[in-house]
This record gives sequence, structure tokens and C-alpha cells, in this order.
Amino acid sequence: MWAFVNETRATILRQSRRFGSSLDWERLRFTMDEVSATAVRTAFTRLYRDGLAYRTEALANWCVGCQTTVSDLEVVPTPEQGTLWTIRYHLVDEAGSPRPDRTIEIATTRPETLLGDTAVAVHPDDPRYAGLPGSRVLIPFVERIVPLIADPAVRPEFGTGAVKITPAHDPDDYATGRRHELPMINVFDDAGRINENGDGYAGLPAADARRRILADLDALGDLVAALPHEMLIGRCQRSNDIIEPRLKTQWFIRTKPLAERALAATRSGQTRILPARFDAVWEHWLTEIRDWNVSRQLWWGHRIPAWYCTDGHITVTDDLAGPAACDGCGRPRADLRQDEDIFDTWFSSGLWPMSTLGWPAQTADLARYYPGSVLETGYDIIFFWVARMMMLGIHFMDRPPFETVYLHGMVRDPVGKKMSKTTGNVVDPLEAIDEIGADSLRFALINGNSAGNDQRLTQDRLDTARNFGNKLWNAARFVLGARPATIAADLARQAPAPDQLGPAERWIRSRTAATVAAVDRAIADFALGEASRILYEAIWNELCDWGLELAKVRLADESISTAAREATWWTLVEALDVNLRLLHPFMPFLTEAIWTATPHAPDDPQLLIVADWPGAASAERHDPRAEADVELLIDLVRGVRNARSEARLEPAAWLPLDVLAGGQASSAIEALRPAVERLARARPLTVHAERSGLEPAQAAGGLTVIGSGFEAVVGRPARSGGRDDADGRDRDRLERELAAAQGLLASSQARLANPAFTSKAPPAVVDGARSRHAELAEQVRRLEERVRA
RNA sequence: GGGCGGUUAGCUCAGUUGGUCAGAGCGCCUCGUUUACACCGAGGAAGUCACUGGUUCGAGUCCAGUACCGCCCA
Repeated sequence: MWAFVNETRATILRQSRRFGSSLDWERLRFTMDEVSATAVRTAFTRLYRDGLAYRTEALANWCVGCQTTVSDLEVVPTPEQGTLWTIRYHLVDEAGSPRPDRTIEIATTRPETLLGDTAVAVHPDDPRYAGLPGSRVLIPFVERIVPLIADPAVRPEFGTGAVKITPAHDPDDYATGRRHELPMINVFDDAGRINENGDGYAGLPAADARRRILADLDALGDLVAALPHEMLIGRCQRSNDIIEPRLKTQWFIRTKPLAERALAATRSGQTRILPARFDAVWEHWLTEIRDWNVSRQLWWGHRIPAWYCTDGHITVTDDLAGPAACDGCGRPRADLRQDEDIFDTWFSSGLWPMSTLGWPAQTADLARYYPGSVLETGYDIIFFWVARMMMLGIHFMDRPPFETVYLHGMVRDPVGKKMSKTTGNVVDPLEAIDEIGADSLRFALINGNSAGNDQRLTQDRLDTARNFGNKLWNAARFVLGARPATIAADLARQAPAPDQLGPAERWIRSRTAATVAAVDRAIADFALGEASRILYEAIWNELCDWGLELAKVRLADESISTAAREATWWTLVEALDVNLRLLHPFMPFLTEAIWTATPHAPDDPQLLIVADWPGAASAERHDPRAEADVELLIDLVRGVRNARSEARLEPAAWLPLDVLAGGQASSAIEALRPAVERLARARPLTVHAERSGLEPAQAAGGLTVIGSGFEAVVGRPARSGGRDDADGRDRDRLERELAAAQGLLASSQARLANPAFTSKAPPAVVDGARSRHAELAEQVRRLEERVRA
């Protein structure tokens, strides 16, 4: 057994390590460790003394395959096609003799259990059976005379409306039996065969007994009908064997008082469950909770520390050496017999938040780390584990074990099926990591996901994550390789000189600060998928697509000062540094590797994993002006690229660009002139303050680009003549743009024309709509002009 | 039977206080080997946000109901 444990443990640890789990490995624990044994014994002993653990004979779920009882949670109701038999029972007279003329037909799906019948029941208001309750019925074969009772739990519409009652083998019948104080007769043995109470059928497996009994009933003429019947069969979650409810003497935990405190903790907010919708599940389950059967007839586990003497006294002790004598009569240890059973594994698991910290000893660890802040686990384990940790933690520590319970969904296979070893659709983490890397697997799992929802793990997702890692790696390679020769390779990271920053640099810093704020907010909300998406976009679409491209222009610009080029580079290093810190929890290996190669500030640690999280300092870098300037550049560049592409002009050609722009737009373009030139492949670039400046280029057949705050004309290549259809395509493009803009303008018009909108909507929204409207109107005007020209 | 979740572009999925929210990745179409990256770059096409009604100036987003899929509990 320990060999198996060690092997499994090694696998789990290897997976965790390779997956990059950042854990305190010194605190590694296994529920069978000795520390845990003490905790288990102590907990049980205290529960017993508090009257919360008791031993009784009650109906338990018996798994023939596993040879143990299991908890209600481990019984899976499975729809199966069965048969509903109608059987005729004979009533008896006062002398106990059967009366052939008086019979009652009962319906059952399990005829073999009639050997354990101790009553027949009908609904008290069922007119068909009026007057019958109080009479007596003969159970065939075992020749037992049992009462015919009335009980409101009987469903008149089921079968004949009369049912046999087998309290030892059915939960409903058990309840009925308790209400009517019926005898409970167990007719099965541990192997699922009929026992000595089954008279002539003793020794037969249940299925055989059923066949024999049906045949015998038929021979007597008392098998009335057999109809197909869809029913729920309880099957063992572990072995899939049919669960046989049986009477067993077991230890139970009285859960009501424990559950109440667990509920109080979530209701008061002392512990919060995320996503909040699981509150309802939690409430329902803990409200309806039944006592917890903790006895298991397995040989591997924590043995129940209860001893019995021949008089039936019970001695429970947390002393690992066992009791010295019987608590009840003082009989010596030698006369005591320890309970054969062990505890349900969830009993020791339920103590986890305490036992791992040394409880019951009042250790420093316990004082320091209990309660923990967040428990993160799958929603399928809320009852099994979360509820038990909460109940036991609160009972023993007076405080719930965690402040937040964060529940995630299941990872499913590409077609949405639950991964299972028997289906063979499991993704082996180690294989996936070998193939694609731990960071990719981590990122894929986090990225496409929202809280508490299941997700499919597909190759696409893994590829996307890997490509992202590759993108970042190459971006970092570029940044590190672009270091100006004037900066020593081993120089400590320094902030870029503020007076050397251009709009592009200020834009990067501003956007990076925004990323920090957005990621912080998402993480605070436990929106981890959202956080990863923010980083994906920030790194790929902002830093790489524009930040690096803009920086390239300056870094290569010999006409600006060395100090300016250095500032640009330090800006990139800073942006990289911040993004690496933010991304580290998601992709620890890659970010650590890159960061190691990146210049560090003097007070930085050696490793990223212990480096500070980007803080408030970055928030001060918010720069609306720079953002507006670069947004204008992006609009302009995109517009030009679009026009050129739609007209199918030679991509590599350098074409003249005339831009009409005033005020801030004009100075933004001037400040970013080399960038606009290079990114729009525009040369010469001329900025005009007057509309007439565009006329020559337009007259020469240039492509018009209209954006918000500017209008531009891309010069046509000189040699385009003959069968070139660029004119037509360009006109098509402008007409499409015009149609789209007119559509937007019309709806904007309609909205503003509605007095209810202008009077009731918040002023900020109305103002926004108005300026948007003005912008659209301006664009439409310009487009119309061009289309008509 | 009760409860919950889902239904958004061909596919897989985001969209957290109702107002630039109609998005992303992949796929698809057209280009492209400008010294970070073809695991890439530029451009493009593509959705009556399941359906019906309601609340609201305004609904993918809130409410009610319906249909289908899935899960949990009995």
C-alpha cells in the first residue's frame, strides 16, 4: 500500500512542480501522516464527548464490490430500465389463517426483498383500500404475518397504490418502519446473498433469488403482472456496483449543529463563496443535510478509536496507545475490542486546514496561518470537502478555515466530455507540458475561462497560449538586443529621463499604467481569465504592435540625441519589466527566464518570483495627451494602410501623403513624423493647415482617408496607368465607408432627436452622443465631398 | 419534482454594476521574406447576441415566460 502511495505521491508532486506550482514544499502533508492521525483521534474523541458522534444501527449504503458502506454523496442515482411487478398477498383472519377470498395486490420493483417485509402499506385516504388498514397480511415463503398499515408517504398513483414495506433495505421503507415501529429484518449478507432469514432462498445471490421467487409466486398464481418500469438505481460512484441499503451498526456525526454554524459563517460574510451563485447550492445542501456516516469497512485508513467491552460499553479515546480500561465497567484493556472500521477519508480531509498546521497542538503555525485566506477548488467538491472543512474547522477552531472559497469549473475534453481515465480522454499534464510547456498549459487553462464555468481544453487554446509565449519571448529578444551602444550591458535599470520622452514613450508608460490598474482590478475580483486577457492584449496589441514599432523608429533615428534614444530604450525596458511582473503568475517560467536577462533596478531581488508587484507609482504615468496623440497616429496609419490595401497598391512603395490637420492633431503628427512616415510608408509627408493643401493630390487621383480630426490623401504611384482599376476600387471603398457612416449618423440623429433621451439620460452620455454626432456629421460631409468629386 | 448554468461570427468562447459592447482566438479571403517574431506582419469578409413579451429615453446586459443542451439536488 505504501508503495502505491509513494508512487502516486511522487507523480502528483512531479506534476505540481513541473506545472510551476509555487508552494511551500516543506509543509507537504499526507492525510495518513502521523500528525494527521493525532488530529483525527482528537477530533473524533471531542465530537464523541460533545455528543456529536454516536454509534447506532441504521440504514447504510452498502457496496458489495467495495465491501464497505459509503456516504449518501457517493451513491449515484442511475436511470435504468427495470420491471414493476404486481404481487398478490393474502390477508389472514383473526386466527392467522390465509383467506383465499381476501387479497391485496402490491407493486414492487424488488420482489426478492419480500423475504424481509414487515408490513404492507396504503395511503390513508385511498378509497380502494378503505377499511383495510388494521388487517393482517401473510408474507409468502417466510410465512410471516405482518400488519397492513396506512401511511401518507405511500403514493396512491404508483402501481396498485399498495406497497410492501422492507425497512431493512429501502430508505423510504426504513422511515416508514421507524414511524410505525416495525421490525427490521435484514435478508442479505455482505456478499449480496440471501442470508439465513431468507429460509429456503438462503445462499442465493440476489438476482437468482429474484428469479426463483418470481417463479414460485407464479406457480402459486400470485404473480399478477410484470410491466417495464423506468427507475433510478443507486450505484457506487467508485465501483459502479449497485448499492444495497442495509442495516449496519455505524458511527455517525450529528451534522445539524455543525451545518448551522457553517451556514452562519457564509450568511454573515465571514466566509464568502465565489461565484456567489453557489451560495444557493451551499444553503440547500447544508439545510437538508443528514447525519454523516463515517464508518468504512476498508482496511486502509485511520482506524476508529472506539473500543467495546463484552457488556457493550463504549470507550473512545484520543490516546494513541488506546484505553487502559473500559470507561463503563473498568474491564481491563485485554477484554476490550477495538472497532474494526476506519474513518471515511473525508473525515481526515475535513480536518486538513488544521491538521496540516499541527492541530491539536497550539502551534505557532496554527496561530499564524489559520484561518487561511482563499480556498480554491472545483465546484464538484463543495459538499465532499469544502462543507466538511467548514463544519469541522468552525467546530474546533471557532472560526471558519477560509475567508474566501473560490470555485472553478471542470476542465473537459475538446468535445465537452468530462475527462475520465476509463474514457481515455484525459490530458496528462506531464505530456502536455513536454509538448507545449507548462506556461502554455497554465495560460490556456486560465485564459479562456470565466469563474465557475466548465471549459474545454483544446489544441487551439494551447497553440494560442504557446504563440503568445513565443511572441513575448521574441519581443523581449528585440528589446534586449536593441540596447543603444551607449548603455553598458550590465547597467542597472533606470527610469527613462522624463525630459527626453516623446509622445510614443509617454504613451507606452500611460498604457502600461492602465494595464497595471486593469489587471489589479481583475485579480481583486477573482476574474483571472479576464486578467490574462488584459495582459494578452496589452502585450500583443499595444506593446508589440505599436510600442515596439514606434520605438524602432526612434532607436534608429540618428538625428535625435543619444539621450533621447536612451530614454526610448529605458522606456521599453520598463514596460517589459512591468508586464513581466504582471504576467508572472500566469506564465512563471517564461517570465522568470526573460526577467533574469533584463536589467534590474538596484533594489530588485535576484528572481522575479519574489519581486514586487507593480504598484501605485505606475498610476501616476497616466497621460491622456500622449494617448490621444498616439491614437491619432494609429488611426492615420491604419487609414492609409487600409486605403492602399483596398486599392491594391504596391505594399512596398513609398507614396506621398498629404494630411489636413489642425491644432493638436497637427502637432501630434509633427511630433511623431518619422513614425508616421515609416509605419504608413509615406514619403514625403506634408501636413497642411488649409483644405486647399489637399487639392493638388486629390486632383491627381490620390486616395482619400478620412478619420476623426484629420483628412489625408495618399498619392498614387506615378506609373499606374493602363488597365489599373485602382480608381474604381478606391471609389468603392469610399462609398462603403460613406454608407456605413451615414447609417451611424442616422441612428445618432434619431437618438438625439428624441426629447426623452436628452432630458432623461445623464448629461455625460448626452454630451458624448452629441460630440460623436458632430464627428460623424463631419466625416459624412467629407466622404460625400470625395464621392461626388 | 426542485435548483443552477448555458444558448453571442463557420468553430471554441469572453462580455462584473443597462449608454463606443457587438468582441477575442482559431478558421476563412487578399497581400507581404522592411534586421524581434511566418508559433509572424498588413488589410478584409463574417453575428436579428436562442425565441416571445415586458421595464426603460436606451437591453446581449434587468424582469417574466417558452424551447433546446448540460449540471446539481431529491
